Amino acid sequence: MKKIKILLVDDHKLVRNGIKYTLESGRTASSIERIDEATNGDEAITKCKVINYDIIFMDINMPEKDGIAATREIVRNDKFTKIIAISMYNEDFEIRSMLKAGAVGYLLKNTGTEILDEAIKTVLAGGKYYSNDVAIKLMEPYNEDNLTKEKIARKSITSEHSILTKRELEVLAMIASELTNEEIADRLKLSKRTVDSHRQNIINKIQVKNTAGLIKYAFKLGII
Amino acid sequence: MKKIKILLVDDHKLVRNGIKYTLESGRTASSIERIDEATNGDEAITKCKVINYDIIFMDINMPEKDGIAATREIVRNDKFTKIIAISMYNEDFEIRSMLKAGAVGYLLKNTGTEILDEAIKTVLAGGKYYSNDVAIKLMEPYNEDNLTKEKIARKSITSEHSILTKRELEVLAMIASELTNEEIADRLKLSKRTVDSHRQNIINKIQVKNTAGLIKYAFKLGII
DNA sequence: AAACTTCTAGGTGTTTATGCCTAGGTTCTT
DNA sequence: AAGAACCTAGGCATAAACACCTAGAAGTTT
Repeated sequence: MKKIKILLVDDHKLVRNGIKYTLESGRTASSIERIDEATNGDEAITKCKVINYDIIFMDINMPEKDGIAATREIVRNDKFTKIIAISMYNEDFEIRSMLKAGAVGYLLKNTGTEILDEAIKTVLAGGKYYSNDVAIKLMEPYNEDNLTKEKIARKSITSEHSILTKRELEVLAMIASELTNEEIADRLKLSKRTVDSHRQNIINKIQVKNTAGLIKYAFKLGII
Repeated sequence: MKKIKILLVDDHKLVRNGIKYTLESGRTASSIERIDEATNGDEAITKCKVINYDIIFMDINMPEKDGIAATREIVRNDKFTKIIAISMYNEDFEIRSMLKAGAVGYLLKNTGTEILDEAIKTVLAGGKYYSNDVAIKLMEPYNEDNLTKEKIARKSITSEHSILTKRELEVLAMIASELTNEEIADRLKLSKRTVDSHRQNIINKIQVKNTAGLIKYAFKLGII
């Protein structure tokens, strides 16, 4: 039986150690050939060029290159690597983004030995594995509180590509820095109205109501 | 030589395992009698009533009861327990709040074996231990960008007791839920103007500029 | 009793954000 | 060449937030 190679990607050493410890005390321990580590998406991509990992545990919120972009790139290069996302949060768009990027599993950070073993077994067999809570989230289509017909129409367009563009991310980061649209416009050498538009588009894309929602989203993206 | 008893408090199992793993592979390993775990502040307090821990590694952002409140209570009951805060973030008020609550150390979650050992040694000897980055943050008094004389005067009053009142926390939580002042007023059966006042007072107390700052603070308080 | 804090709420005005719309230019893909 | 996505930016209107102020009622502390 072939032994598996694992890569842990997370910017927090304690979390990497946590996964390592959890793996080493599990049933799968004896079938592990090696466990490597990377602290961000870029590093993960580089390591993947050298070694073909069987399983990658990938954090989503990281500096340099986030888990979503890294996953997309790694999967493009090697179809056989199974990537399992690991996140603090249990949020629709994070989950969907990671799965869309090519992840085959999604675990929350409060995971124990049994779950990890189970997840590994499942994805190696070609299946997909989600935490209980995550699975529930995926069941819900999405909340359609008080949407007018027009809004639903627009939503179906925008929610297709719910990931923000570079410019939008840039603006969002500056909003998170407590800058006003006008101040952002100054720094980016744009019209205030353009920043207005970006802000509005972000709000529509990620389906939040106001600045509060924007900042919470920014947190979940890890850009704060 | 007396062996030490350690309690790990964090809502994420992977993080607890991470600390455990890091401890067990360090120099201090042989002098550890036991390592217990708790998933939130309340549980930590309960466990402290049964066993007198020498060192507690305490996460700050947790459900049920956060690390700050838990630290305050534990230190009140047992002056000899050394509490080391562990956080994802490196933020002024979190750090100051924890130290004020009685913590004697502050580490970031990207900590390795050597640092952990060093921190344990230091606090057991009666000292205080901070991560490098944290120490730097503590050096900076606080940024006095563009404060008028009046603002400085007001600041010296408010920053004394920079912890929010119950009502203010309640309002802040609702702001974080993307409610407007008017909606909050409705739910709390108050005038919109009262909520206006609360919001303004919070902004002044915690020295932020707008909603973005409020939400970031709410995150750091762990009420999101 | 005096001082202080918190919660309440209003006056008044300015600044910012939000909503919905159109639209031209660019760049990349099909 | 056509289409799609993105970036740009403006019109127009309303809603919301922000700033600075006063002030009374209720409760707590000194």
